[in-house]
Amino acid sequence: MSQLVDPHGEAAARPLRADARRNREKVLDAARAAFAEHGREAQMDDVAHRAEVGVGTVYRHFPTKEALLVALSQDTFSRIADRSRALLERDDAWAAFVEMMWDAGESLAADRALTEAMSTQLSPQPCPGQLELSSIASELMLRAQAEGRMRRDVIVEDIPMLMCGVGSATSRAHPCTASWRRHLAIVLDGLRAAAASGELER
Amino acid sequence: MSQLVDPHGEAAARPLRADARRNREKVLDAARAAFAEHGREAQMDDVAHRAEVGVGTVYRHFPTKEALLVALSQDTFSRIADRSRALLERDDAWAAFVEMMWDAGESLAADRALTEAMSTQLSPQPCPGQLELSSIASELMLRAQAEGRMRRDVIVEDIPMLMCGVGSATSRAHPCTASWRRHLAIVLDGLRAAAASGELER
Amino acid sequence: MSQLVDPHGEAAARPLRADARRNREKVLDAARAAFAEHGREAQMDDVAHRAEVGVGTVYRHFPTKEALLVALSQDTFSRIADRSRALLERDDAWAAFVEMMWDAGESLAADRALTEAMSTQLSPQPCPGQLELSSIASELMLRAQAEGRMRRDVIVEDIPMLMCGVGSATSRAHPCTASWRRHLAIVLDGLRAAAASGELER
Amino acid sequence: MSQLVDPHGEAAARPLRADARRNREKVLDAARAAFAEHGREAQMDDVAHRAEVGVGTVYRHFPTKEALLVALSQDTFSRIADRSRALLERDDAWAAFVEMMWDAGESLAADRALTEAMSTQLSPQPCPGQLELSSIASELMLRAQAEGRMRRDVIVEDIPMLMCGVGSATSRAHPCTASWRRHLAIVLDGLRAAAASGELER
DNA sequence: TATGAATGAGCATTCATTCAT
DNA sequence: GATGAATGAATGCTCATTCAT
Repeated sequence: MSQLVDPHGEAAARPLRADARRNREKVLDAARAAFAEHGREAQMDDVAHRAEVGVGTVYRHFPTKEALLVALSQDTFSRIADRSRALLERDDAWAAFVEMMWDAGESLAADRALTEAMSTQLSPQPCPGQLELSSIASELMLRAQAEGRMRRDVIVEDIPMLMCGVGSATSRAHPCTASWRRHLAIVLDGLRAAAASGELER
Repeated sequence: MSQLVDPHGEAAARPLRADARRNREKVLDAARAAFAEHGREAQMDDVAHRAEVGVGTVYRHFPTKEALLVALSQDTFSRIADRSRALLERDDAWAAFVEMMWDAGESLAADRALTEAMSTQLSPQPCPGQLELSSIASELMLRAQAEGRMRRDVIVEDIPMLMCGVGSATSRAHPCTASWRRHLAIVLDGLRAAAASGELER
Repeated sequence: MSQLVDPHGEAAARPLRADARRNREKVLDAARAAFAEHGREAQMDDVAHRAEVGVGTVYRHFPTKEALLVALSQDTFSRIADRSRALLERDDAWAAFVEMMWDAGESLAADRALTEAMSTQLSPQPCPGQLELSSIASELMLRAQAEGRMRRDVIVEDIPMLMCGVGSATSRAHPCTASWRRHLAIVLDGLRAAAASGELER
Repeated sequence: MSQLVDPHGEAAARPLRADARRNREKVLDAARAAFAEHGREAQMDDVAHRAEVGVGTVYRHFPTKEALLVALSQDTFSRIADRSRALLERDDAWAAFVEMMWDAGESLAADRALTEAMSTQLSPQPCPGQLELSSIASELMLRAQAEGRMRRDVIVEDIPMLMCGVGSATSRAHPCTASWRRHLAIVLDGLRAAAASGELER
């Protein structure tokens, strides 16, 4: 579930008043739309406008544009993590891993800013959602490698990097917005056990 | 060959005075450094400063920041194309293709702005360098596919997309700047004939 | 009546907050002073400074220097029109017309930018104030001509042209700033019925 | 005859080399065209370009844009004075005066910059051409007043002011560029002896 | 607490003038 | 002398952030 991080970083902030939470949600949605459309260039005024809220309100919830961007990506990671957790139950780890990648790709493709955020390494340290995502990916990868389906020379750290690349393919090629799917398909094929060519060892 | 475009777009302008050409080169180098470091955000004043030149000089050679960015990426594409031409002589097409990819990766990794340019499709229509690069890649791919080394379901258009992804992996991961090499290695393995899983057909 | 145009051109915008309106007025006054003194060359920073306001505030109210200039002249025309309306009640149309001209001259003399605006035909189409001014002048002229006091070969369109000339006499002659009065006096004498020499018919 | 003022203000400069004089003339012509079209806003580079000369050459002849503007208006005044001298021979002083005014109007109408120059009182002290023009006007006026054709309350100083007004009417009214003729006609009628209404005495 | 007006550092670009070739 | 490349101060405008209402 999308976690509610309070603006000042105190753990377990008092739960915002109902209307305040509603506003926070409106801002987050507006921000997602604005940043998805224009990337980091999107303007705070635009976010406020889309949220039908004054700029001041945006700043009440997020002290900085940067902070808003971070909150946004954290929120997205959390959502992906939420959906991915269930995949751990699957028997076929490789299939589960693949599904997780496609799901993440979908999110990335929908949100230009997220990719930018990932490639700029926005947050100094990974947020909870990212951490959970990592641990899920890690387990699935271990099992898929044990299954003999995934090559043994890839590591968890490779995954965000690869996804970041997939995401950046989105903005390109206006006509064929689905091009990221081709990208991911190729990457996944490159991750199969059969694909290992020793190149990675170099 | 790194092309000399005159500021007004006339083909084959009179060859700039020696010092002017030197300055143009200094500006281009400075711009490459500045944009590589800060991406499109880099400031014209910074470019001028690094080139040890007044802003006016930058503008004399490139009428617009945008134009400078375009010239820069065109120049880079031309350089890559220049180096790649020789690869057409090779017997082993797949090996030649792989080498071309590593070479391009190197350039991309060194220039953050180039990746941004590629993913934003800066120039409306591809520049000469891009076109030549495409045709070289196209021929190598055809031959590699005939050799049975490259999967048959990839097309030339996939290449810039994939490279763009590789490039975007560069900015990430401060400690391990070489991470793009892992990325490319995996992608290349995904492009082998053996890797084709039918996924791409979807 | 000095009209309140909202920054985005929507008719009848919500009435600005009290302080905002005060600021808008301060900006307008400052702009009038700055442009009166330096003409169109006056700088936005100077306007802001005189208004004791940040540049941003100036731009909040007027999206463009051009827009500010337009607003300014519209405002002035409105003021003149406001004062002139009453003249329609007068019995002596020629006297009323003359008074209107002196009043307009006074405004023109005080505002170098207004004259420049008139002679460059700043706004593509005349603003409401100009239109009303025209209709007032038109009626007074018709009646004055019927009275046999004004020559019959002048038309309304001549008036702004003549006033523009009078205005341009202002900047000249530092010592004798009142020289525009001599100019207008002569022009008015030239407009009398007695003055008609047939020259205009040429 | 258009007088040749040397760039550094020394009286009786050594007569420029033939090609230098030719260049000076080319620059002056180019400047007249450029300033006539764009007013003072015209750019030095444009002047140089029109003259088919480097900017450096422009600056060799005129140390400053301002100086070029001054030289230009001086040249124009000289030309008008040259043509007006002959009018002193006429018997009908009023007619001669009128003709002089129409001639000056023609020059003013053709040169937007000249009017601007006059209304900004460019040169601190009047140039030779202006002085001669003044003395010619002065004599014609005296005689016309003696003839009983011109009102007695106008003075020479009124003339440039009035002409400046006429000139400023030029830029206005795109369709009817000839509007300045109506302006001048009215002014001239206002200058007739019959027109004097005592208004000027105020 | 929400609002949106105010702020002003920051940035791209222009253009008169200088100076190396 | 002529050329035109170089210079850099100046200027219009933007936008993240603050603060009075």
